[in-house]
Amino acid sequence: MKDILREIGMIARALDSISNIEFKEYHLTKGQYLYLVRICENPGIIQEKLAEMIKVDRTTASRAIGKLEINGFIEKRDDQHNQKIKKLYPTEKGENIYPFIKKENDYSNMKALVGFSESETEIISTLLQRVRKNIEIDWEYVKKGNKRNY
Amino acid sequence: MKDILREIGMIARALDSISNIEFKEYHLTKGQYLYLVRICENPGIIQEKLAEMIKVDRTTASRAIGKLEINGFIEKRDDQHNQKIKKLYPTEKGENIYPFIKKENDYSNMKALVGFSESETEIISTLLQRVRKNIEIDWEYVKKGNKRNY
DNA sequence: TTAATTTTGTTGCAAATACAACGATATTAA
DNA sequence: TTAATATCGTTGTATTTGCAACAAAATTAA
Repeated sequence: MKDILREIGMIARALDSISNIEFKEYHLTKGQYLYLVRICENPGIIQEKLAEMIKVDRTTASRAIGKLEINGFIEKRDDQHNQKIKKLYPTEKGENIYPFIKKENDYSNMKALVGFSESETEIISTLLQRVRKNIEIDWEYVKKGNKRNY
Repeated sequence: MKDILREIGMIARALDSISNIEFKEYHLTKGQYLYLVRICENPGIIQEKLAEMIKVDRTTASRAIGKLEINGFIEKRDDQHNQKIKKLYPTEKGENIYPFIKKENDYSNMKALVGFSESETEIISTLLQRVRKNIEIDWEYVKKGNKRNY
């Protein structure tokens, strides 16, 4: 069985490392860009869903989002019908940075796919989505305290 | 241009999260399994190369490896001809844990590839290697303090 | 050979990360 | 309706992570 985990790990760490270095210019500290782009693209999303989307611990998301709020990139709004949840929205400042994050991410994506044909790009994209759907099942399972049997 | 970065990030975080939870049983703290497997598979490797291989900061590798040594999983040996480098080797204890890490990683890999045909597995593996080679160029470039133009 | 540069490694910070544990609201079941 | 469970969010604590800055050996250039 071919090992794809290590390749994925290497690629992800390299990309994240690059982004973190490049976003310091915008005063975004480690990991914050992950949350900000998704809040911009999904205004009104709640923390819990955002953490699931990114695949990060709830408590990590809580603090990262708290810091984004403190620094004025996003704001939390109370919901009319549900006192428990807090909906997340980008501020003006957040919206203004979004294009830069997007541009950087697109550039990295383009560099990652250098030498790929149109159809190869399509293929890797589709296959990765399938991998992601496969693995998020186990992630949620293990995160909830269940034990995998291997 | 299809976005593959986010899928890769999600998959990588999910897998890493699962592994970190599962390896607590072996008293390996966050991230340590990454180093230990590679030292077992590449005995005599030096820190610098290991950090490059994993795609992690040199200083992070330094501390992770230091802790693996303290906890008796690996040992650092001086080189005959080069006083600067320290070659890394697994200890008996490290060797003994290796099969368990391998087994867990293989299981995750298998779960990630559920529903994949033999040829699809081959394809994603090959494409990911190409992505990794593409992106490690930028990683080393940015890590050295250079600025990408995008 | 001597000087400049690169390689390899460590430590001082500041910050992110995540498990445990807790609270509070919402939802579901009895 | 009331009780049990699930959802959503935060804080305490311990740990990892990584940029700066430094040191020392090795390599390359002058």
